[in-house]
Amino acid sequence: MKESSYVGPRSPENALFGLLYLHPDHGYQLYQRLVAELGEIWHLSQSQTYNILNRLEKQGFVIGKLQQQDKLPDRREFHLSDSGRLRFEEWLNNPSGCSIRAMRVEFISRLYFAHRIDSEKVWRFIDEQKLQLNNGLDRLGQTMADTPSEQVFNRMGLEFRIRQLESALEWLEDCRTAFETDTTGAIT
Amino acid sequence: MKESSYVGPRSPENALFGLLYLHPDHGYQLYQRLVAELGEIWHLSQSQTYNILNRLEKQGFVIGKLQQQDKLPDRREFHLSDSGRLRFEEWLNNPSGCSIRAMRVEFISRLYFAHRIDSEKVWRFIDEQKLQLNNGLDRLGQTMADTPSEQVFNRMGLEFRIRQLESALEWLEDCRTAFETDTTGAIT
DNA sequence: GAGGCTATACTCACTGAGTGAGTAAAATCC
DNA sequence: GGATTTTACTCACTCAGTGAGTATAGCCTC
Repeated sequence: MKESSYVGPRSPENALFGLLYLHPDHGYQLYQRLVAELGEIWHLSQSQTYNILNRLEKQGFVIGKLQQQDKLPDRREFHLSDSGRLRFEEWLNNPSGCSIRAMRVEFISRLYFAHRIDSEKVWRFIDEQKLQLNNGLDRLGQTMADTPSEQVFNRMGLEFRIRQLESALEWLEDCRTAFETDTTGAIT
Repeated sequence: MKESSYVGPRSPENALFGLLYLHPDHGYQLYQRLVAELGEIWHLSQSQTYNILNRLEKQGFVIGKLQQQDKLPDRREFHLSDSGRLRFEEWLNNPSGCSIRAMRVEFISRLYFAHRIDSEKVWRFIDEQKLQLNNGLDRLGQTMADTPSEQVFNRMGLEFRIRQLESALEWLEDCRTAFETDTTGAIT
């Protein structure tokens, strides 16, 4: 038996953590909420939702309680354990990676939860993410400079990433102003 | 025992298929080539390379032959089987998906192999990929139109993807002109 | 009121992605 | 001549994601 020092992407669990942070729920309903609220962002299947939930329970991040119902099937309501809540807050409060995928999926999710939990965080998240992207751009520029011109396609890949990150930065700007007009303007 | 009808992303195998298509090789060297040629595009580890190679052999897409060496460790040279070659050509000659990841990883790899195998294909690939992206944009626009304005964050995700795809389209244009000046200009 | 469909609620077995440690001998460097 | 690097590959693991299956209740239709 190994010690299991695996630290992978572990991304989709955070969506579930977040929804359970907002309020406890059972798998079926949780999946419905995920689709309704963040369905364009996370593309989980129902069975994957259950898979993750079961894993998180084994790992002690969520706790499930069986609820009997007279007519409908039994269900298990999950809520976050302390370690689960900690995990989520850790993920929530630290900037996402500077990949496009991280921006599209993780960052936007973090904005969603920030907006629901403590909307003041939104500004900090956006500004920190800008820094993150700028750092990423600097590193990519450096890598580009270190990549000899014979490696045409490696350079193409780098160029592509740089362009995409620049475009993401612009989007971040617009995102900020959108939130600004949203909060000064009207009903949230 | 199930029938195993799984069809997943199956992406990284195509990089290996391509390199083996160019010429047969053993795992160690293949990994070196991958890093040197497409290291900024595919981020495989050495062990993952071997993993995939072994799987592909079990599935009959590549064939390995043991080569004894007097001093250095034995190695196994792999070449594509007919089904492997078919698989690769299938992947190579059909447009990549219209996600950013597909553009960055799969499309650029396909350009790399096209450039090495039959450089005339490059033009077709670029033009077909433009179509692909435009179709994707249309679908996203439609989804956006179908997404009620309450779903703020779903809309944010869609908006982000649209912007990124538009930026990718611009890159495709520039990519085309870069290839044009490359071929009219000078030494390939 | 019988037959079919949809909603509720979840399980299970699988393939593939990706990690990280380990093995072992030759070559090379200091 | 001792330490490190290079060559060459294995193995056991965790997590991502799929797709089929289970079983009952409610609803709609003819």
